Amino acid sequence: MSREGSETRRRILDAAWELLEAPEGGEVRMSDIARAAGVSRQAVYLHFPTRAELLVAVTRHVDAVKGVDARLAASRAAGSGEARLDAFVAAWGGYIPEIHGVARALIALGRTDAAARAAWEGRLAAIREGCHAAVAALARDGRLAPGQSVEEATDLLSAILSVHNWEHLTRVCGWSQELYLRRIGALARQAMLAPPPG
Amino acid sequence: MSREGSETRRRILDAAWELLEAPEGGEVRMSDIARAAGVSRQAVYLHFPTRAELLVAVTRHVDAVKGVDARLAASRAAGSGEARLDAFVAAWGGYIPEIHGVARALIALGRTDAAARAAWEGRLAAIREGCHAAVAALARDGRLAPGQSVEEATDLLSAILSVHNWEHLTRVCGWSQELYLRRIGALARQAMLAPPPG
DNA sequence: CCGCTTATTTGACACCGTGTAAATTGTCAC
DNA sequence: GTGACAATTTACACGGTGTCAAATAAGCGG
Repeated sequence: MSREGSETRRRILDAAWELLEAPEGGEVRMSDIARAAGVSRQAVYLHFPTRAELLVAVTRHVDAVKGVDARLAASRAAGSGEARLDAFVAAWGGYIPEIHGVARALIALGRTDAAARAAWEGRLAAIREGCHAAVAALARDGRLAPGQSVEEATDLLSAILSVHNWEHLTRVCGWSQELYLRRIGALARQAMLAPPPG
Repeated sequence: MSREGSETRRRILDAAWELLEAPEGGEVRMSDIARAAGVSRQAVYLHFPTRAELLVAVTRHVDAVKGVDARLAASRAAGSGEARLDAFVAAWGGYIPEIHGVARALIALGRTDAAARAAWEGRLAAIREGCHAAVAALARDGRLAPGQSVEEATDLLSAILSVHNWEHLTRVCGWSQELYLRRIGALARQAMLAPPPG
């Protein structure tokens, strides 16, 4: 698999990324990626044994370049649970459009490939953990909407913030990113937040 | 394509249905369907020229057997917009688990096949129309939550009621169908319903 | 310049799933 | 029987993934 920091390897990752994130990135073949990277198809297999491992590497590459960790961690700095909720929704909701193409491909491949499925589930777990942190902070503040456990609220919030919902609202319904953030932020507050005491 | 009411045709449809709705119905091939129907692979192609047309026929078959139209239309009988909303959420939310496997396959195929995509979009349009009817009734009653147009509310409700959210909450998070209906019903009310006047 | 190593290319091929085609058997109606 | 039809068997074309082996560059120490 050659060494980690190979120039060709990086070119392949960037080419795959660009193709997947392109407007019509529905059917990206290994040969497409090779051609876009200016490399032979076999060179791709030289660096990534399977299509699944390539896609997983692309998501890691994108995360590293975009700095997801730092952006999502920022929501942890907020003081109140309410502020945490808003910050996390804004951070993740704002991140989705930047990784949508790659995420889409990974989800699709996950239906048949175990490695891709595991990679996407890891992603989901990270999101869920962010949701959990916000919900737990709300509960600590006594501001979690009644009638639901912390677990249930976490599940529901992670569903609200799913990539599929973003895709449906912005792609199918034609919402702008700004409208999406506003309405989903409001929905999350309605579902999670109890009215202020007193 | 043989005549409509052929016995073999029905057997193929039932076999495909059963396979798609099975717990591990992720990878259903034409040969699987043929074997399950007790028929040669070519006999399947004799009745359904492509995999996409077979899947589309299966969804129609399921709809006919389950009587989806009647069940969704029942929500129209409700008097108030509020009752309409509850009835529609219960009707569609209760229908999802019965068609989940077929819907899943149709969505997946739609990523590459135009016919399958069109069929699923038709389905989406029907759901959206049900959402629109409920939201319009709410607006007529002056009970639509402020700060959103009828169109936006319809979009949001159709997103909340998406198959993906059902799949995430019940399959990934392990919610029971009963819990799903209760929490999603509550979420829909929070998002759509203004507090009663006076 | 030689020989060694490593990255890449080229071309061929196996596998699998979809879809097509042709020849064959069985079964009814008339 | 003859004709029409349903279904079977066998074979093959195509596209996409993944494998393999041999040929070609490019780097570097001697």
